[in-house]
Amino acid sequence: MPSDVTEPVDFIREIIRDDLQTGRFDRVHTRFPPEPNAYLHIGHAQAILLSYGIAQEFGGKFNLRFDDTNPEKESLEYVEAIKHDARWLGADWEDREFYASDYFEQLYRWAEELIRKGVAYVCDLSPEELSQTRGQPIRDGDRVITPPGVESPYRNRSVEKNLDLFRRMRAGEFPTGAKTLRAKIDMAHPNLNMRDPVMYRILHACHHRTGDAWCIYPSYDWAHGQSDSIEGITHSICTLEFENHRPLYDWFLDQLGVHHPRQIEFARLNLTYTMTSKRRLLRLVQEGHARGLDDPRVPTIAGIRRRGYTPEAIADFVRRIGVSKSESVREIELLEHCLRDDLNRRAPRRMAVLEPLKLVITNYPEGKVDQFDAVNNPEDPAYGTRRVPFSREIWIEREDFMESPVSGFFRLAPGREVRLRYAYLVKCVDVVKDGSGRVVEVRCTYDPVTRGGDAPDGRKVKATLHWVSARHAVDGEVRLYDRLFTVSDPLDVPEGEDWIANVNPSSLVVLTGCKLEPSLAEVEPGERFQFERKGYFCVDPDSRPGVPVFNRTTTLRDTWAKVQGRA
RNA sequence: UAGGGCGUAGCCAAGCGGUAAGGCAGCGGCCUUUGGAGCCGCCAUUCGGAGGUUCGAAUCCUCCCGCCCUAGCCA
Repeated sequence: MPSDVTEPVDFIREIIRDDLQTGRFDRVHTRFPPEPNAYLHIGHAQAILLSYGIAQEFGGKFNLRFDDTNPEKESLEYVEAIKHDARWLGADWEDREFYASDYFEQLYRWAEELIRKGVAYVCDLSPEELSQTRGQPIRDGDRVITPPGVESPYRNRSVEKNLDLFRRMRAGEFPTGAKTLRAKIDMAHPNLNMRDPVMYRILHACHHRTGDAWCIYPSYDWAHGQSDSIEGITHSICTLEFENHRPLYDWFLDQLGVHHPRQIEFARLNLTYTMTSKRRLLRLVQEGHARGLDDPRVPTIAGIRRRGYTPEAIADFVRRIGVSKSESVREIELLEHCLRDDLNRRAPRRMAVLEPLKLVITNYPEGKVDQFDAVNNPEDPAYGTRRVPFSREIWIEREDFMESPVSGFFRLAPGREVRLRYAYLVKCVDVVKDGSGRVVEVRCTYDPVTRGGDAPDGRKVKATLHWVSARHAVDGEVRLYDRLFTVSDPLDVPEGEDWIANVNPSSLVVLTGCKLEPSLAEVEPGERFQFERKGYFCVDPDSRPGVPVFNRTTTLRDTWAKVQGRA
């Protein structure tokens, strides 16, 4: 992380600093509370790193807590995946891995307490009835009116009756959905969340942690704030949509008279060319636009990791975007900038020819092999050098040769001299074509005195090409990824049309028979490299011995491509 | 409609009554054995709009406009 940038002081850190100063809290304890019902995505990364980072900065603690209050949607598989991803991102919750389900008994006792206080009651209304009596908006001509809610006929049952019914709910005497426990607050409250919200519902379902111990489950609203309280959380950082719920959480905590964390809401992360909705991601996979939820094009943490992104780049990105309450869409270019910034400093360089074209050096002795020292990372001498073999026949990138060069193209062309990186200056003297007129071989002469790449007479060339010796090359597969969508807002479609139309048909191009320098023969999944002049690449788990598979993480900034794009 | 929230450059974002930071993107140039990296320069007379207070307003007040959230026994 660049040390020349001072840490941003956002409104959240300001509030916390204030709380510490005024004595509202004398310590900082945050948490990340995912529901184990999906994989983490880039948006979660910000939430985790924000809460974890704040705990670190203030010398406090950070918890991981699974809000597992809905057994129908949650599973152990997601728990494990989330832990893995959160750890990969760099978060450390030490031994503080918690579950809302750990608190079911306590939550139950507190519910009875509220019943005894006369501020909670068992209600027999059906979901439809409940929704109608909560005060649904009514259209009145061209206006819409939100009427006050209607009190449930069961609202004034006695404490004894409520206690008895609630205990029988727990005992399993009633079918799923038959009754709820509701907080008795105010059916006319302008905040709909305060209109006697549901605290418990009956759900005869097996929970991934508590099994069949329960058939009533706390609602998120009832479980969440108390879970934070139990854990001694001081600052509950969450996204904007929970702002409306804060008064309810406050109400529960005050009724119970327990430790009262402060909730602070921020705007969730949105990224251009990206969507994170679980439902839509699943559809992309089901319809074959992505190969799985860990496809390198998908913005899940698993996908991003497989693509070759580094946790450091993500952390840098999160730090740079900061936090605010205004809903915004970040440009993916900033994330890519952070990625390149990190990879440029850390990725070892290699030469790889993705779309090979044979180049024969006619005056180079058959059978002779030169060895050149190549720099592993010009940004850091500590990476050292490696030997790269050179011989009479080499592969160069097909796009580095043009038989009739357009203006602005200064790579190889008939009669032109270019440098082969670390090797020699070569001049194109002939072109060999097949029957259809396609160039299949370029013939050059080399200048032996330019060994290493510099001409003693001081003459300059305008281009340096990467290359791989043909007889030493390793064959590999390279998967070229591009944005999954062709437009910055994937959901922006004409009225009545399907957003699937925005999927980029060429978001994946698979190249086989790529020619890699010999040092790339033995690589481990997850290893990252810069292929000089082509971009950053990461070894995919699909690699097999002798046949490495690389994912293109991102291209290098390419001014030539930009010039071409303008033409 | 009610309640809650948000409007500063193409995208973000600092700013907290004293005269618009910074990043990304873009555009020029330098340098270069990666058309990479790096370096230099340019990029808001104005802060959603209109009034008002003030010597002075993006900052304070009033009104207006726009966008988002909630109206699950999801989280």
